[in-house]
Amino acid sequence: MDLTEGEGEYNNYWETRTFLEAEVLRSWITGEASSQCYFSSSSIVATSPTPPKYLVTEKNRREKLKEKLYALRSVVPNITKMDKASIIKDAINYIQQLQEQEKMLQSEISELEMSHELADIFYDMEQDDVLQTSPSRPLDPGSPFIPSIEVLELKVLAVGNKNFVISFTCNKKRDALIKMCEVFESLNLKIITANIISSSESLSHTLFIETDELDGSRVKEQIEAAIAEIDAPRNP
Amino acid sequence: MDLTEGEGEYNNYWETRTFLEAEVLRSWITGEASSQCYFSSSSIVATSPTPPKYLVTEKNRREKLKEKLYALRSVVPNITKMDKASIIKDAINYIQQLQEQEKMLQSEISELEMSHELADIFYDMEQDDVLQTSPSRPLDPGSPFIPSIEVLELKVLAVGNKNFVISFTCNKKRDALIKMCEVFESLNLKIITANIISSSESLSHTLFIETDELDGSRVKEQIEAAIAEIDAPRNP
DNA sequence: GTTCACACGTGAGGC
DNA sequence: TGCCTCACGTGTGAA
Repeated sequence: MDLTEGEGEYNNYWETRTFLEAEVLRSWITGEASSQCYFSSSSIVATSPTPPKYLVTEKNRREKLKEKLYALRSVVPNITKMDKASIIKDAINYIQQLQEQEKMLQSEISELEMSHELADIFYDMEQDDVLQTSPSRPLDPGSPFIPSIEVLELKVLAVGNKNFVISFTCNKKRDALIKMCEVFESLNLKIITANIISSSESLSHTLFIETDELDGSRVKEQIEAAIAEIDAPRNP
Repeated sequence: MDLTEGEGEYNNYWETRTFLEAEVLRSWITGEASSQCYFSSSSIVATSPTPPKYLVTEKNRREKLKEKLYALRSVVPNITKMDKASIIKDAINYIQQLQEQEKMLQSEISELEMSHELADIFYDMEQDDVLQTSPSRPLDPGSPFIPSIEVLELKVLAVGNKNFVISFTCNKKRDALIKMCEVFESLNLKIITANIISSSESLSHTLFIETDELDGSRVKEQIEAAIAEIDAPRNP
């Protein structure tokens, strides 16, 4: 985009700028400065300080469109070039990216609330003694969804020789903690506290566990090995 | 936007259109047709069929930008006017709308997966005898979230005189089924089967229940009255 | 006849 | 130098 916009240059060439609400048509080219031929209604050689209306209108229209383009650029992040065409191109890419992301988020939401509802059903059916589970229930509690659990970070910190602080981050949420509990069950551990921080993309778990064994370093290795196997496909 | 683009009119005025890859600069204005003065390098009165390069370049640039605008318009739904400025304005509004929607979806997802994880924790802690709940757990299972449940559609169909098919649609998901189970508990009903269909905006529930009472029509009225009270604010 | 939106030709300035 | 982008003035057709 032109930075000077060619406005400031002709600013000295005219005298009266008090028409309209100012800011409009700051550049009125005199007859000597322009090589184009302009026919004024009053004189042939135009040195009149009042430009015709259509020039004002056209300039307003151009300014309006330019302002709209700036506004478009302001709502689009990651703009590479200030080009008019580049602004529109980046806006198109950004819109398509937003649309895809919205579609992904919607599918994720539907999946989440579906599994959520299923969990509610099972929980209610098992908790409430008035309700009873039906033998003809067409749902399989074992594997309604097969999510891909991916452990991104893992830290196992020994506190003393009986307690451990385990912090790890995973991208998918369902069954991740169940797997963890299976690990702790197999290692004969007890959960003291469990904390979860949910960010947009991942879940950060922090667990404080206790063991009966005395050899702390061996338990730590066992925990790391067991959690590292969460990424592997399930074997029911 | 101009529909004719002023291209087809001057098509008959020139002879050679075999430069570049065609499609470019179909309108070359001859000296008689245009009122503007054009100085060619060869002659004063320009009837030469070959326009200078900068004209071709400028026209290509304008066409490129116009094409970009069309592309922008194509990815934006609900375009009201074909104006250049209106296209950009609608694009800006659409982008802002998408951004807000994405933020809402993300917060909804985080809330969903947070409550999901909490449910998993409680479920696991209660189920697994190896793990034990901690007395210092800082979480309140009673009311972690207060969603607004809204029942959109409700149908209660009597099948025989002991069974009923209940189908209803609600917008928010958490605790909706729990409320339903409370209703069934208060009415001394049994869930035979439960089915949920999750769409983007709502959840459609279909339940098959059984009652011990003999007066079917009275039970139907009780069910309808109880479900209709789900919309009311909770009274714990 | 007036307004509006557009495409065009053209000169200026930046790389 | 040439190429690219821009703003400007102007003519034109449609509402």
